[in-house]
Formats: sequence, C-alpha cells, structure tokens
Amino acid sequence: MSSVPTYSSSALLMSANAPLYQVVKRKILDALAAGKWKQGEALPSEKFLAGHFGVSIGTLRKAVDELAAEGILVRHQGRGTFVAIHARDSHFFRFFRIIRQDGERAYPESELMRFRRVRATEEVRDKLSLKAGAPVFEFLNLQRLHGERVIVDTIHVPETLFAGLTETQVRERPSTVYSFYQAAYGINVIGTMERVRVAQADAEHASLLGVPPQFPLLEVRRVAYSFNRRPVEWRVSRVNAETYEYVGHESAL
Amino acid sequence: MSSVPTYSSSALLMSANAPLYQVVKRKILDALAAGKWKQGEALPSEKFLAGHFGVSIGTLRKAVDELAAEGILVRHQGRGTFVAIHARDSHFFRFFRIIRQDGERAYPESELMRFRRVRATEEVRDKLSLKAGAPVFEFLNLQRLHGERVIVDTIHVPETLFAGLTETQVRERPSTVYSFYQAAYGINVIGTMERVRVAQADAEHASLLGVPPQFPLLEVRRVAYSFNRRPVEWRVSRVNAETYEYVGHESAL
DNA sequence: AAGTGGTCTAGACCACTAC
DNA sequence: TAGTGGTCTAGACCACTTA
Repeated sequence: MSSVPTYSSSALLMSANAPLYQVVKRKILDALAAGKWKQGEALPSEKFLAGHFGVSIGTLRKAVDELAAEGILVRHQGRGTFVAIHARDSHFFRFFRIIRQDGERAYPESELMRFRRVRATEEVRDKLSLKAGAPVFEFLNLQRLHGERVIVDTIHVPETLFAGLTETQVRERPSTVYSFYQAAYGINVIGTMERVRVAQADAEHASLLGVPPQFPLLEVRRVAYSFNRRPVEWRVSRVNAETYEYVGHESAL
Repeated sequence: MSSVPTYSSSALLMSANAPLYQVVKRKILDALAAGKWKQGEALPSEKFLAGHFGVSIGTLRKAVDELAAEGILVRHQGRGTFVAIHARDSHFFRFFRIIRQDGERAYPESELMRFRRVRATEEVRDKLSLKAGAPVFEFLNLQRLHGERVIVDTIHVPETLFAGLTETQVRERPSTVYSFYQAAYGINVIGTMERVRVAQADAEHASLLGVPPQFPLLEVRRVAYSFNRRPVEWRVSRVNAETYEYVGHESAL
C-alpha cells in the first residue's frame, strides 16, 4: 500500500464547484510553489491581481487574507504584500518554541555537530513519504540559549529535494535552517506537525548537553511541510527541560 | 505593584478610532460575557445584527468571522450562528491534546480523586491573578485513555468565580470540565496558554498512574482564559508519556 | 502626489436547513 | 417556501508609505 505521493498541483485537487476565492488562493499558492516570487519579494498589487484573475477586489482579498493568516504572505499597508521570510522577529518564534521557564525568549546560537548522507531508516521514510532505501541527509545541530547548551536537533531531509547539499553550506548558512532552505533551494516551510514526548538521554546527547546519561529530556518530533502538504524535513529535537520549556497551544484574544 | 486586575468591558479598551468591525466584535463579546446567549444558543440573524448595530452586512460578517475563527462562535449555513459548546467532536480536541503515540485519539474517562478548598499558593495566585490568601478550589482528576491511567490533572479555580462549588457537582458533572463551567457558572473558556516541561512523579502521582516513583512525566501547565483575558483556571497535567504524547503546534494547509 | 493595503457599503445571488 | 449563512461584485473612501 505504499503508493508514491504525487503533490500534484492545483486544479486537480479543487472540487468542481469550489468557491472563486479558493480557486484564486490555489493559483497564488501554485505560483509561489513554482518560485514565481522569492522570499521577501512583493507580489503585484491587489488591484492588478484582481484584474489578472478576473475577480473583484473583495474576492482577491479574501484569498490573500487566508494566505496571510497562514503566515505565508505578509501585508504591509501602503507598501505591498510580500512572501513571508523566516527568521524575522515574531515570525521566527512561529517555528522556534523553546523558551526559558521564566518566559525569556532568546535567539539560539547554532552549531553543526555532524553531517552525513545515509539511507533513510523506516521511521524517516515514513515521516518523509520516501521509498525504501532513499538517500537522505542527516545532521545534528546543537543549539545554545543564553549561552547554555539546551537543544540537540537531529534533522533529516530527502536528497531528492536538496541535491548536492554539503556540510559547508549547512555549517555556514547565515541565518536559520528554514531561511536557508528558502534561499538555497527555494523550499518554503509553511507548516509543521509537532508531537512531544519524554526521552532519556543517550551517551551522545548526554555529552552534548552536559547532563548525566539517562537524564530525562523533552523530545519534540516535527514534520515540516511545504506547499501541497509535501513533507520536506523530519526533525527530532531533544531538550534539556530543567530550566527551559516548550510553548504549546496558545489562544486568547 | 500588584494592582488588582479589572477586566473592564469594551469601550474603555477600544482605541478612539478603532475600525467599525472591531467595535462590533467587542459589543458581541460583551454580550456573550454578560450571558446574553448561553452555550449552544443561536444568535439573531446576521441581517438583524447588522441592522441592530447600524452597520452593513459585510462589516457585521467580518466581526463574526473573527469570533468564529477563534472558536467562540460556530456558524451553520442555513441554520444560524451559535455559541460554541465544549466537548463536541473536533471542538473537544482543541483543549484536549494528549493522544496515543500511534495517533489514536480517544475521549478520556475522568475520575475525581480529591477536592478541597484551600488558600492559593504563590504560584496559583500568580497564574490566576489573585490577591494574597485568596481562597481557591483545588481538585485532582485522574484521566484514563483506552482504559489506561494516563493523566493526573491538578486544577485550581478561584472561589470568587465558582461560589459554592461542591465536590459532588464536580464528581457528577455529565460532561467535560469546561462544559461544566459553562453550564453551571456561565464561564466560557475561550483560550489557553500551555507550557510543557519534564517532571518526576512524586509518590502520589506514581501511585495514581501506576509507575515507579521518580518516573519522568510530561508536565503540561495551562492557564485557561475567559472573555477579556480573565484567567479562570490553572491546571497542571502530568502525563505518563511512555505510549502517549502531547500534540503541539499544528499548521499546514 | 501617487500607489499601496484597510475599511465599509448596499446590494445580488447561491447553498443549505427547517417547516 | 421562507429564512439562514456563504459568496461575489463594484465601487467609495481612509490610512499609510515612498518619493
């Protein structure tokens, strides 16, 4: 039953009589997925886009409203509508959810500890929807907060999406990993699914985090998705939760 | 600096030139907070409300759109707009975020293990914005999933909001705790803030969950809010995360 | 001053639900 | 059939940014 996923575009996925604004939204998403506008670039004005798609301003705005609500586009009154950039203030903390227990947020300092090309294990295949034996890049990332070693990320990405990725590229990326994916490979992470468990530190993690072996850690397991629900990264973050914590569900007006 | 919070209503909080739809939204929120419509009840039609507030349908809809997006109202085409009810299918899992590691979701069976009236500790005072020595109700709740003992909730609510609350009421509530708050006290939980840590089981938790003392547990710490950001419940859930996990951030299209 | 997004209107028509 | 919310239009005017 392991059928190959397709990530086919737009029209095929839209039901026959979908609302106009949904159709428009899909067309914008497809243009984004095709790399028509890069991160940080402005889209044409709403008036132009409305004319381009042959719909009224109100309908066009409803499509853009949803994309903005999903964090894919960012609107600035008087300036224009832009493709969201990772690693920007509040936007950054959308995907970085470890803070100090006193509530203090900090940007992590990241250090690459390992990089290699391997065959996907069954779990990695499952999370990334890959075929048996598919090659993936695996790297370990140590993250410091307030100077303390707090997080070890174990990251897997499929080689098919990241052809020719090198250790040097990853080590010397100027900004966050997701920003790097955008800039170097045109891959936009627009959503995630996260689950949190408790795990015990193995020898390597204990050493990297400076805790005793068997020490209980928070384990955050995340699949990152690009357009059309395509999984692009599988990441397990193990966190020393002695003085840090995971920011879960937040909703209040 | 511990000023008494006010939770003052509407107009005072609205800046002078707030957009009309925001003003309308606040008026609806105030009516809800005042108990004008109970859980599950229908609001007047959009046409009526638009006339009532003296705005166009479009403006009224924008206000209701946001309230629906926040899970406070639920719209049903052809039937009307209703005050959201807790403990309903997908709505239930908005506030219940522990699932089995294989992805299986289940409704918990709940058992009250302790109930008493106590003075708020400093942490409870802080989380619920109470004055020193304020009385609170404290109760322990054991939750079973798939028949297994998985979660122990330690819940604190202020007596000022839940005057006369009895052990029997809590034990014999027909549905979820939040649904009970709605039905019995007119208190609507509309948002939460959750943080997740690792904690070790004390003797009582070990016994309740059937794990060894010191066993590492997931600790989910939650403040629940009602209208006007008023904190109404402080809850610490300790979870046996051997075969269960916490559902964190989810966003994908 | 020109161009952008943000708000607001006053309708029309459609899709769904209840009676 | 009547009443509800859902979609869509074609504007007007406002608030903000850039030059």
